[in-house]
Amino acid sequence: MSQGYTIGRLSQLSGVNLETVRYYERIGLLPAPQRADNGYRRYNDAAARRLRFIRRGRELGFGIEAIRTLLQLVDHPQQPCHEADQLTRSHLEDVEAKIADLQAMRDELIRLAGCQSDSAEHCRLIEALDQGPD
Amino acid sequence: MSQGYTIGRLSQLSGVNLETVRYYERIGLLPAPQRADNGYRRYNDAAARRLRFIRRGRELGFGIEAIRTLLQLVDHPQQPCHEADQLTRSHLEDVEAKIADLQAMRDELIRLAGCQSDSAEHCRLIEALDQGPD
DNA sequence: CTTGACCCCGTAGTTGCTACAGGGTTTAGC
DNA sequence: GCTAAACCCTGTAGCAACTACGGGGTCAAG
Repeated sequence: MSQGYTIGRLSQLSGVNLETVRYYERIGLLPAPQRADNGYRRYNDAAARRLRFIRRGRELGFGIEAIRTLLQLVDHPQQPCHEADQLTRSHLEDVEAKIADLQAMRDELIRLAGCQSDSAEHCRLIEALDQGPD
Repeated sequence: MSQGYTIGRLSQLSGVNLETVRYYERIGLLPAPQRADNGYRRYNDAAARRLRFIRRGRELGFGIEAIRTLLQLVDHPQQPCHEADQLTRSHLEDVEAKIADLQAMRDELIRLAGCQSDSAEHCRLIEALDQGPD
């Protein structure tokens, strides 16, 4: 057996689902690796690093296209990071908006939960949906 | 012109996108309405109420299947609302978990935003993704 | 009588995976 | 040497919940 990792091993090392690794390759996020004689993909440490980079970006909620941009910055480390910072700020705004939305949902759900009416007609939730505001 | 609303009017009244109305009909969430002689859909107030119900449910973050269940309770108002309350509580848990996830993202993004390095190599975000934890 | 705004249907695209189906290969144990 | 499990391959279809076509028919105003 030659050097490097199989896709399964890479999946373990990076914490990215094996099918997802192939998916990233298909969409051009992860470069296609070399192949062993039997056709199996052979990855090296650089690939593992890149994949962990992608995973961390996803965990921070960045979209695939944002990560593609960030990877280009990794590949051209001389460029200023203004673009990365723009992505971060704009994503931060999105995240904060989503938090606000969800908090409003949560408050409303708390208000509506715990109903024990024995007829749906007078259920707090059903009433709110049926005759609610707007 | 007979009575009732066209799909476009219903869309305005309910605040639901016109294409989405047809989609709800296709998946059986909104009953198929009567048709006028020209084949156009004709809605009544009951349909408008039902659609607003669906919209409010979606705004609270309920999934389509949950709303399907809630609509059945509307149609059988004698049943106790235990099931609705179960849906509410379980959905509330999901929402709270999502809020927690997003807050963790937000904190991290705030930490990483505002970088003004003139080389991506030393960009706070890029570094965090490249050499971060895990 | 034409122009624009509306309606119809069916299908494909979106995001980011995940899950097959239907194969081939390798490895560990006997 | 053989078999069974565990791995790998490709390509395609499914998920949620829409949204956006494409290619047509209809209707109301000027």
